[in-house]
Amino acid sequence: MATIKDVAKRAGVSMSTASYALNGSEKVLEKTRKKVLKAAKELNYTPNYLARGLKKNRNDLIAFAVDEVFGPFYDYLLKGIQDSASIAGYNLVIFLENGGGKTHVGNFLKEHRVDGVILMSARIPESEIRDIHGLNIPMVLLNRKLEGEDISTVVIDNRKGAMLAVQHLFGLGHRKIGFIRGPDDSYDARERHAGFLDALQHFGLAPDATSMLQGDFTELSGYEAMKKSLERPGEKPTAFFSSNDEMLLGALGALREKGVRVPCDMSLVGFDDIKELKYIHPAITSIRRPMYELGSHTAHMLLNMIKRNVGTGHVQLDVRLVVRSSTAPVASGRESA
Amino acid sequence: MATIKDVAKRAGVSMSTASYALNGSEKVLEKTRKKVLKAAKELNYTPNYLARGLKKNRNDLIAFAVDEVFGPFYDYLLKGIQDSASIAGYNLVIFLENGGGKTHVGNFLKEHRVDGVILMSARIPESEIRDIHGLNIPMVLLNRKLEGEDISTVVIDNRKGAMLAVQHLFGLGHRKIGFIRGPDDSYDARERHAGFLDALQHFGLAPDATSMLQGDFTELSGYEAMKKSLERPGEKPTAFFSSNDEMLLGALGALREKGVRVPCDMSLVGFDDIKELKYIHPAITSIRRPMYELGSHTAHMLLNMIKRNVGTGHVQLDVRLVVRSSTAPVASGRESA
DNA sequence: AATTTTCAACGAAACGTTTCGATCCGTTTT
DNA sequence: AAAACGGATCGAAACGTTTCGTTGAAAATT
Repeated sequence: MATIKDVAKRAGVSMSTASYALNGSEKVLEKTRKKVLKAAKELNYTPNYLARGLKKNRNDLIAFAVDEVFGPFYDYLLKGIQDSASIAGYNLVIFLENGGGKTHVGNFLKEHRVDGVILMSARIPESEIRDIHGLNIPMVLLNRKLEGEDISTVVIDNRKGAMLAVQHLFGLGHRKIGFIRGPDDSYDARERHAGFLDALQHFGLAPDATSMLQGDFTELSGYEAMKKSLERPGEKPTAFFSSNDEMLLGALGALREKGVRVPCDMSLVGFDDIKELKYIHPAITSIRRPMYELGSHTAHMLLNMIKRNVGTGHVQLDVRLVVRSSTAPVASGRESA
Repeated sequence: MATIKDVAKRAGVSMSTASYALNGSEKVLEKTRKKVLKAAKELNYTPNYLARGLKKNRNDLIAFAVDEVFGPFYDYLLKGIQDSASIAGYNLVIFLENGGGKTHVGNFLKEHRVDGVILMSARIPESEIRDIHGLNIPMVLLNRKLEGEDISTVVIDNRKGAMLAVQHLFGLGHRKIGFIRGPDDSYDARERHAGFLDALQHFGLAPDATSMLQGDFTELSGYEAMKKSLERPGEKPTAFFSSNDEMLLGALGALREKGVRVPCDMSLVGFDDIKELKYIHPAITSIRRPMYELGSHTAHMLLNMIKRNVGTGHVQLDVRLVVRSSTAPVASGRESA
């Protein structure tokens, strides 16, 4: 590997001049620059980023931490981040956190001098986030929030999503609407839950404890929650809204087993609009999040913090309802007063 | 950030002794090591990998290049790689290649001194692979091969997959079996095609040009190929084998539109066993690849090359048939002689 | 013509490590 | 008791950059 020393020698200048020339400083004569650039090309020179990083104390590297279970369609989010980062000349290091003890990303940040970090993983404990924040590395939280610290965040409007879902069901005549909750350690889950309760209140509906199911965002948990619910006596809701799509798929399985027909006996609305939904019969109505934009907004915000020293900020992106065939007007005669 | 100099000063030793102590060299007295470690802990010292990398000319970094369209279930593959890498103390830098001009990974490799690289992206042109190989960085090709160069590869047994699919259909009585080809620039697609032809021959079946459809691995291409095929006159196959699942899903859509019932009128076998398959009605029979193992084998091979200087090697992993409800015995009366 | 100014190019220090020899001191050998 | 040895510690160079302060020569000013 050719070093800048070799380039300088070949061009007949000093190392420092070579460095200035290569970095486009105006201090150097155009003629000299040409010479240096020519020599660099001939030697196939590429700067050693380790050395440069050591000197300049930056790395052109952005870290991105996500949960190991990365899920179907986060591709777009990743692409949104990567596109923005790479246009700005930054590389992306991705960490899949498995939630066991200490985090990969934390270690990396301490050892390598990374220029910025995006945390999305719900598995990174708050204490670790505070630690990382203490390293003074520009940081954006994606799909999470952390009280009491001045950290940039990018989230989607989970509450509005819940509102849209309930509104849609209400418009179809549903008055008894059940909910499948996600795990409380997830920011998304908490917001969607709160949004659901708000929406009920807004439409003058009473929350009903027996039709609040608890899951953990996995398909299995949705299946089991719904199964147990169906086995309990008492009047059933005419519709369910689920905090995410995976649980809804599980619930759908349980409904099928019991012979409950969707959408005639039961309407269903999910959240996330994962890809699978349209292959299912019936295709599932869900709340769609703008994944690519989520990624690119996040990266932009981070890059502004890194390059232009912009302070912390908060972005909330909109969601929309995608209506498919898992929702229908409530069956006449079953509608509550 | 505390440096090793600070640690040395606090421990009352020289920098070199501190370095030896921290790196577990036997040259240093146990008592001294204790002192140094204590000082390091008190100062919350972490080594600067840029400086270390500069000196030792390594980085503890592995690059992984994949296609931007990363697809549903490559999660497991990624996890396989990441697990192995992180156990060995390496970090993973992931590049999503978008196929436009020069590659992200190529640039990164030249600038940062990465210890090893895994290339999976089908979008990296062969010339670029040769370039990268020329950098003398340990390298493994995943799901690709490159003739004429001594490069390690990890692939799955695509031909066997095709054979299993045909064997299954043959066993159900199918004698006229169609094929949906993938794009010829994909190694997987070429192998599966070759495997399909081999299998036909093995069972004494004649390939039939009119039932060989061409797609490009996308769902849309499968839809269009099948649609066109159905509009052509002539006897139809009783079964189709598709080079990947996405195209099969598209084809299924076309069949539905024309009222062809699966599996009674037409049996279908896909390849990859993507997650969506089990949500579809009918659930699709497919060839499953061991994704996690694919990832972990690849990482292990690379790490052996890096750490133990092991030479190039080639691994081929097995596949298996997952039978679901898209395949059925050929309808009596329709079976060809 | 002598002095100052300008500006391209240079030399050397610095970033934080690792590591090769050198040094020092206590122990063994003669 | 002197010499040789061994082992722990140290000093300094090196990795490949960037960048500050300096140099030297040409250009501008007097």
